[in-house]
Amino acid sequence: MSVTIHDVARKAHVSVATVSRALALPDLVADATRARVLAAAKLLGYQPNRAARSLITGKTGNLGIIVPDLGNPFYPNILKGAQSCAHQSSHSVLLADSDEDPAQEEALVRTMAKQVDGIVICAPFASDARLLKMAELTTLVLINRSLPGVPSVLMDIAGGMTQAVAHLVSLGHRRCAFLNGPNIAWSTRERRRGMRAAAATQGLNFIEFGPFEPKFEGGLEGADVALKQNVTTIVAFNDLMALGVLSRLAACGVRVPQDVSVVGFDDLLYATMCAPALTTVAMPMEAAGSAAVHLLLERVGSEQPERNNSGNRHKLPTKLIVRGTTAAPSARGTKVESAAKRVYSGA
Amino acid sequence: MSVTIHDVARKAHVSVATVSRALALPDLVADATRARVLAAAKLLGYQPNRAARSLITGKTGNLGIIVPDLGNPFYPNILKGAQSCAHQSSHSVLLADSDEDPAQEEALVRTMAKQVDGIVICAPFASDARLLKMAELTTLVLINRSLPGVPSVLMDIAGGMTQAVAHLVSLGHRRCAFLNGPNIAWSTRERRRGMRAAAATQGLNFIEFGPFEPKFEGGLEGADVALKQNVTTIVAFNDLMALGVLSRLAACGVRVPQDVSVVGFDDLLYATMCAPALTTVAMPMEAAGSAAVHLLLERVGSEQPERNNSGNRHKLPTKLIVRGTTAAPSARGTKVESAAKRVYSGA
DNA sequence: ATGAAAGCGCTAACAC
DNA sequence: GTGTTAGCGCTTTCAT
Repeated sequence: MSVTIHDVARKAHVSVATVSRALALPDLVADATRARVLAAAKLLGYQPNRAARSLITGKTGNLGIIVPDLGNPFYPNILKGAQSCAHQSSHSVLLADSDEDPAQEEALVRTMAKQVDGIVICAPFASDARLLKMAELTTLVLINRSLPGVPSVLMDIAGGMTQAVAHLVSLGHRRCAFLNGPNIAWSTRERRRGMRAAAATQGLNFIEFGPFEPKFEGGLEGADVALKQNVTTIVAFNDLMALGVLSRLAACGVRVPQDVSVVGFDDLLYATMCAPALTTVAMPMEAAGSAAVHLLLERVGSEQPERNNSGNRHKLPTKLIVRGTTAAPSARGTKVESAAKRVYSGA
Repeated sequence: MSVTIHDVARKAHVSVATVSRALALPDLVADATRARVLAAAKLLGYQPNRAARSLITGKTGNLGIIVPDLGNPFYPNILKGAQSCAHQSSHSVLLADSDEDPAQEEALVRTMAKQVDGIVICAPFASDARLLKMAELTTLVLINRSLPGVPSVLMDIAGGMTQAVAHLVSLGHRRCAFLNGPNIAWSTRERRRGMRAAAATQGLNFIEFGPFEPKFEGGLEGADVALKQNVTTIVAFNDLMALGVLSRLAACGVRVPQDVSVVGFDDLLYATMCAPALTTVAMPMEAAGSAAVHLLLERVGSEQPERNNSGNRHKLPTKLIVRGTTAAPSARGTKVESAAKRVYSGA
């Protein structure tokens, strides 16, 4: 069908072994020979058959990446980073979507395991135990999930939270609502912990609400609940939720940032596109994808099943991006109070 | 390393050939034997090595999909549809990002060609000639690009435009600005054609502007230009651009939809999340991804290089989603005029 | 209905 | 420095 190593060998008047070497270990063949082989290969447009190579080396040159939901705008940039990094190391990436289903996640790992050298799972939904089981099937790297024994790429959420709280406190906010994400999620626990620590350290008074769905709709709900408490600022679990908060606030006649400040997490593309633009803690998504692939490649390359733990956990820095949804609180909370009353008078 | 067909054969007391048959062509083996083989396979957790199979069958069970930019919110849902459809036919999908570079696109096809059964390219940037050349390397299916001889999945843009124009006309709009996307893009030509036809048919007076970058920034620019012309409505190339228009309009004190109506294209997630929510022509992105994979699998399955042309072009329906950015124009364009003057008085 | 055996294209010992 | 050769795990004739 296609041009094989034999064709190249014949054309270059050498054996197939020499062709193979000239391509893979150039130092082992004489310069003249190598030149001849390379010329022949290029002339014929030879591309090694990866299946054949894989059969013998045991490596596929493929990496798997599993995301919970391709429709969630949080993941594409992770994919972008992962894809780009993999490509640089001439690896291909197999994409799969688990539909936020732990069982599906495991099934995907099981299927993929045979055809990849390793798998990156983004924000896995599976339990620790299941994840550990999957880790036996192939080399695993996690993004946004910490699990002893499995290397992972995390983002410095606590650090981001500290920056956000510092920003709000410096603006003069004292009463803050914090909207939680789903209880099962690692990132919810992480944010909560960060919030508690930062608030305690910096003397911010805050009330927790939730869990809410980490989506626009969750923000709608969250805003309703928070409005009742007459807070001057709302910190949302993520940007999607913050966008929902913004929308509900606008609908209730609460002005942002004059009446209430809003802070999100992630720094999605949309954060810059709404009016006012969202103040948010930027997550290094592309970097995370890239770091995860790096980690994977590193482990795959050097056959070391158990490495020292220090290299197992990458924590990437986050950064507060101040935009238009945060400002000093107005002297008194009257506006918010009346708006909240208005909303709930009928309910 | 792993469990092979030999292990299963030994366990089931049959030859490897029988195992192979029991799994692939169940009718060719006796019921009892098949049962024994299946049991052994399951017991050992046997998973056929796809590389080995691929080597002999010539099929990889992989599909490639190339998008111009993973960071663009238009593509993830196409990926979702493609991935899900491929998965249903037990194919894997190899993802690549061309960075909107025609050369990269071609390079990716060349690299992928060997390890996939076919490739879907979304909104390709390469020229017709180059695309045709790529089509010789592997089975190709295009999304959002029409090219004689290469099967493609398109969206009914003209139909969507007709709906949008009908909506605007019925609202009473007579002066419309239409913001074009990049001139090279197939979808720009398609929209322009649709707009001209719909406007002519329905008697809408419109002015074309652009090309603009099909992003938020392009919308910022576009709004500036359109405002000068004192139109009552703006139709943007896509949602990203429409969001930019919205933002600039808000910044200029032009109220939407009271002063100016805005219509986008795509129906991105964000279209529902801005305030007011965007009226837009929804593109069936997930369906397109799925349709493209279907087409690919169909062609790959039945080795027919040249099929009758009728099956080569799928046009998917689009639908206008009316939300908050469109309304009847105010009696007089005064407001817009003064706002536009304000903006440009200094420039 | 089942088994034996010949490769698919490539790499990795092992010879020379 | 280069060639020969034995498989990698699987499917598929060809016998039986």
